[in-house]
Amino acid sequence: MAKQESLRADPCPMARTLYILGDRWSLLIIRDAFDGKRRFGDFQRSLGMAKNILAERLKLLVEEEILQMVPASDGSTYQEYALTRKGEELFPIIVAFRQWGESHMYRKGERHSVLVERATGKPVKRLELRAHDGSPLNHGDAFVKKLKA
Amino acid sequence: MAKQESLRADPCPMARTLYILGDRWSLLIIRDAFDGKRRFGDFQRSLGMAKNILAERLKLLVEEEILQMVPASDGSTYQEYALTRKGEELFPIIVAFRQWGESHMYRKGERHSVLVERATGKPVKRLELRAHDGSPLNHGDAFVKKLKA
DNA sequence: CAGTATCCCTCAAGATACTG
DNA sequence: CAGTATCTTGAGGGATACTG
Repeated sequence: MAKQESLRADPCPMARTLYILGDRWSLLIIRDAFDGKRRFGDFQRSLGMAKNILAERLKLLVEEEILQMVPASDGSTYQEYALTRKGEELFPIIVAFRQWGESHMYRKGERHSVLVERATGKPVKRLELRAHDGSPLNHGDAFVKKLKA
Repeated sequence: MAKQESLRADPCPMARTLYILGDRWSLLIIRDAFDGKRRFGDFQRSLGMAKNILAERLKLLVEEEILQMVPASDGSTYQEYALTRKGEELFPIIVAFRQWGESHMYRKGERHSVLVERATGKPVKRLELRAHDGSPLNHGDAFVKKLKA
C-alpha cells in the first residue's frame, strides 16, 4: 500500500498522473524499461532498491496498465515486464526529463549520457511544441481552459 | 531538509532532475506557476498543503534557480515567485504530463481541463519528437549512448 | 501576509529472511 | 530467480502556534 489517494481523483490531469509517477522510483523504473530492461532482477540491480519496494511499484505499474507481464523471451519459466502501449506513450515525459536534466543539471564540462537516434547516431533533437500554424509554442502562448464537470 | 541526496549526483540526467521534481508537490507548484500564480498564499490555497512544506519546496526551487524572488507586482512590500528561464524550460515536462494524463487517466466521457492555444483557442497539439529527417521519432528509434566520465 | 518554529505521525523505503 | 513476509527506520508531510 502507499501513494496519496487524494491525487488519484484530482480534476487536474497532471495531479492524477503524479498519483502514479510522483515519487522517486517510478520514472526510473520506466526509464529502465525504455532502456530494454524487462526482468525483476534487472530493475533491482540497476536501481539498487529494496525488493519489496520494487515489487510494490511494479504491481502498481501493472495495475495501471503501464507495464504488462509477458512470458520470458528466453525459454525460462519466469515472467517479464513489458511496456504496454500506454506505457510507451510515456516516452515524451522521459525525454522531457532527460533533456531538461542534460541542459540544466550538469556543470560545464561535466559529461553525461546522451539520447541518440538509432538510425543516424545523432543526438535526439529537442522536444518542441508547435502551434497549429507551425510556429513554436511557448509557455505564454497556451493556457488551461477549465471545463465544468 | 529532505530529499534524497543520492539522486543529486547520479550520472543519469533523469535521476538528477528527480532530485528536484521527484515528489508529489514540486510539479504541481510549477504547474501553478505556469498558471500565473506568484504569491505564497496563492500556492498555499491552490494546493492545500502545509505552509512549512510549501516553504521548504519553494526554497529548494529558488536554490535550484527554477523560481526567483521578485518584488511584488502590485505595490505591496512582499516578494513574489517568478519562473526563471530555467524554470520556463520545464514547460515540455508539464505539457507531457498533462497530455498523458488527459489521454489515459480519465474514464470515457469524464471531462477534464484542456490546454489551449491563446491565439487560436484550439487545443494544444501533441508533443512530438521528430528525427533529423523530419519523421516521427518513436521510443524504439532512440537509445541512450553512455559517455565515459 | 508570508513565512518560521515545533511537534507529531504516517508511510515510503530499507534490510533481511524466507518460499515456490 | 522472483518474489513475499516481517520488522525497522527515517524522512516527508501535516497541524498549529508564533513572528516581523
